Amino acid sequence: MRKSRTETAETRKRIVATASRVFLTKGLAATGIADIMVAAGLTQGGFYRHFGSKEQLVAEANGAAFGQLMEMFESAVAGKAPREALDTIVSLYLHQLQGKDPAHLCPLANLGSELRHSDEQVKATTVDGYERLVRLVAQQTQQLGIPGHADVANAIVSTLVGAVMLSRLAPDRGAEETILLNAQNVVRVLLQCSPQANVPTRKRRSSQA
Amino acid sequence: MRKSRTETAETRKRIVATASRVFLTKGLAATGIADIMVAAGLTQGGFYRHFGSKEQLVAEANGAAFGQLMEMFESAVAGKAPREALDTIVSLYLHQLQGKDPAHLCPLANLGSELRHSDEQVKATTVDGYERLVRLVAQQTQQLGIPGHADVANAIVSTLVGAVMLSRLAPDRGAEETILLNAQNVVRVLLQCSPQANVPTRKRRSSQA
DNA sequence: TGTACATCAGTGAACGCGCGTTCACTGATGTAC
DNA sequence: TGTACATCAGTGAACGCGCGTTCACTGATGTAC
Repeated sequence: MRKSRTETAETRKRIVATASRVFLTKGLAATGIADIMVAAGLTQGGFYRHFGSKEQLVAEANGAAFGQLMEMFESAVAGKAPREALDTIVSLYLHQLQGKDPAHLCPLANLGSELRHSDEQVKATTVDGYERLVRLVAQQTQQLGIPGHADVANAIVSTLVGAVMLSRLAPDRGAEETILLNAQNVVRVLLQCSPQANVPTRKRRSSQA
Repeated sequence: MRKSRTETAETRKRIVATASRVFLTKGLAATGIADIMVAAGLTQGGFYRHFGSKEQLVAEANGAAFGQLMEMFESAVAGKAPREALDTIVSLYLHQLQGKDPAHLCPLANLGSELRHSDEQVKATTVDGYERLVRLVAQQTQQLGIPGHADVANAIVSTLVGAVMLSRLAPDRGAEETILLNAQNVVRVLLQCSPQANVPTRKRRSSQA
């Protein structure tokens, strides 16, 4: 039953992609190796031909999820003016659920607290994904000439992630929409009143590592 | 070895309080019944004299955590002018980690994605806690005469929760501080430029249930 | 108030299930000559 | 190019550990008379 090199590589990719979707919707702890392998059309035993452990798959799936998300953002934003680009990112991020495709769910908002208790490898991919997201937003705020653009981008991401996470906990569609709409307004206000006047309390730090 | 009624009640409270702390720091799935009972100075077997299941304890511990958090906020805010009260809430919420006491950690920011996959009972306490938090903030924004005060409060909470959750994932202290400081600035901007002018896209909804 | 009995909080051990991981096996692919 | 052998992706079953839950037991508390 040995498979060709290209088939093997495709199988591996399929497992990662499947895992990414299942993890994002069901959570890390609640998803077993068997769940993923069956969903990928394989049996449990084959797993360890491709990965050394569940944690390794979590790390790769997490990286893949961020990759897909960023790819979607970057292609949606391509060629747009910064203000329009920002609006697009915000809107796409906030409505990641509506488009029922789990491929566009953000690990930060959907797995945040679980990622915190994972191993170093997983945390590293999470930090990397987070920084990529902040950087993408910062590109737009910079082009808009917003003072302290990196900090504004950092703040926007916090608001987006928090809003999506909370909207997932909302008891009904109305509460969900309220949270998302209000987050959108926060970004709007943040861009209108650029925060040059609110640096008084302490020295600021750049959000770039 | 039977204990008196008052002792029994105290034991139960102690288990809930202990569970609340351990859950908030280690996460739900990673915390076993035995961990909690030992930390409370008891043995595993006694658990089911007090609770019907782990999920029931999670629900009660979650409710207790919100209770402690709100109590702290309310006593810290007592008698303060709304603006100062808001600053206090924001600052206390954002620095819940620094004061190393797990009693003041917010379940939303620390367990968000795990709570989502819990049973109805747990989700109910979560929604209740969330709404209490929004209401507390809304009391201040209302007294400040901010137009759309409920929506502003809703937005503030999203930002606070997102920032704390992300700061927990931050790779170093600098990144952590950046996230928290920027969130604080968001609130400042939100209050300065009250968002009366940004209702254009769609009809708004109240965040109150 | 005192006595006899029922109750039940807490103990320590065991049960049983799920899940990550391992393993012997199969047969198609890859490779050496 | 063809042949013989090694490799290894995938299977299906089993292992073993952890954890939620159950249970027999103990002895102090609560209660009935």
